Amino acid sequence: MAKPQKLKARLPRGFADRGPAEIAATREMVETIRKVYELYGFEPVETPMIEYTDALGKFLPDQDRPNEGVFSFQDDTGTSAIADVQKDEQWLSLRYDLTAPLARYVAENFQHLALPYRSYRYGWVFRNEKPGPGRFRQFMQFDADTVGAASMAADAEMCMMAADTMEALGIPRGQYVVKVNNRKVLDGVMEAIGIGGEENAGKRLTVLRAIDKLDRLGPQAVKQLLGEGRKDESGDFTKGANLDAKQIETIISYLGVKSAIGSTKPLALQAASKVRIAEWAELFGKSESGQQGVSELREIADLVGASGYGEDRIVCDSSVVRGLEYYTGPVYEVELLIETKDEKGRPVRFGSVGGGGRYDGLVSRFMGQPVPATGFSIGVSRLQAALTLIGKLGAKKETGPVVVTVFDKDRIADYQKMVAALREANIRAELYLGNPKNFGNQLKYADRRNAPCVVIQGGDEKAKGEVQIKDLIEGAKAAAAIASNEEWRETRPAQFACKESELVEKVRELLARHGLD
RNA sequence: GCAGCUGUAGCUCAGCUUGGUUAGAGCGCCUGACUGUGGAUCAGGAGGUCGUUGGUUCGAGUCCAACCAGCUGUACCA
Repeated sequence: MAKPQKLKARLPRGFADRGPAEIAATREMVETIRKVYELYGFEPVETPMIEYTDALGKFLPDQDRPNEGVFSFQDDTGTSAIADVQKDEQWLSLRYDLTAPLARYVAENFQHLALPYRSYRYGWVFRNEKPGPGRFRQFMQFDADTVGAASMAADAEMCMMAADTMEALGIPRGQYVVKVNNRKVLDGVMEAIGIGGEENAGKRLTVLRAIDKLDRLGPQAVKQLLGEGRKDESGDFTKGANLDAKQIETIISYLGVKSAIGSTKPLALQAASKVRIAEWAELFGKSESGQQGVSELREIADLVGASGYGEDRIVCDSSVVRGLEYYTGPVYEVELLIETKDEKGRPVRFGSVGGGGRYDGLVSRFMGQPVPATGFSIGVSRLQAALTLIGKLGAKKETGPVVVTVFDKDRIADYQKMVAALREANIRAELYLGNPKNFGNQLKYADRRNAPCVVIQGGDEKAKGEVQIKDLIEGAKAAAAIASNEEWRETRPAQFACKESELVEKVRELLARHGLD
């Protein structure tokens, strides 16, 4: 006999279902972050999850791989009002960050916005790439951006707000750090070693990628990547930038003491600007962007310093690179310093949970006039995973509703009335809607729902005008001391009777006793 | 993309080295002891194309190959 082909229920990889605990945790985090951003004066704005592909940046889908990195599809709804060539064919994409859509929004509504335009938004973004631990194809970001302000004060604010947000989320000072760098400084270094100019663009990318790996792989690996290349433990070979020894030496020296002596303690932003400016200035020589980058860094250092944000919160880290695409000035990254182990005992490094920077070119792509902008983004999903793992989130199970049990099938209306009375008093409550044949099952159900108590009214209680209230929280405690079923049934722990008219009041008292009101 | 590891019950896994009646365990689930009371205990029960296809063999969960899927690392990452 042919077996019916059952459809296999399965979640697409890189996506996650989320239960009540995770949803509650996200809601709590979002609310915390929102309050900090509001405090800094940002206002909310929301854009859709789908944009025209060309508005999102460099990822124009090509014929072979229209979905490389980004989920894309062609619009087939038709727009007959427009010319035929524009109809049916336009590429749409799910957004892969919140910055590009904001740039589109600002450009489209430029006249109506008060500049500098300061806004925040959060939502799901999508990346069509291989997922990994803590890396999903759908995840949540929470962004804040200031558009139309060239001042370094706007960048300094982003850094301070990042620090404030971490602390508001319960991460103690010292367990996170905001790391600042400047793309112009990186450009300056590369100019200094003679790989400026259009013809070296590819090489510069390789160099930036190598620098970006300093944290994860260490200075030795970075040296290899700047030179001929590196073979990792799996035997895979990564091609290097093929710089000569002197060029490599210059970059390593730029990366600073921490990599040269193997220390991981970053320099304080203040110290970096004061102590090393001479060194850097020499290094960059005539490189204008390098000098400008240093001066911008110093400006940010002065601003955050004046507001009392010391090196325990914001530091300079010459290895911070961020995205390769659109950043033009200061870049920042928030790193969790908390060390912990996963369930298999392996050490886990959370790394970056947020970042951002100045993207002076992104809005002006649409405009034909320069529009400076800077922004900061928190990886909510990633940060939530980290906070959950270190036990700062989602530890407690959500309390369920009060369950009113069905003793006599004929009297469901009576029970429903009790439920309504509880709800009237703003107490979460529900009628047992399953098969009431087996009374034990009703209690099992209430137990699994994590209900604080159940309400019971059988014939005996009904005759006396009473109801039984069974405290499941107290009962669970009592159960530990009881060995046999007989004893359990005789003592009936944590259960009491009350007048039917007192039901709401007694339940309210019970909830208050457990701190659930 | 590259490399390594892993696919056996709803879940976690044993069995594979050395091929041989009917493929096991724990947990979970269902039923009963207990027709008015959950989490304890005991007894019983259901649940498997052993990832797929092909090959070797008298005989394959076990050996071989290809493919598929998953995990881990690495590359890319706006």
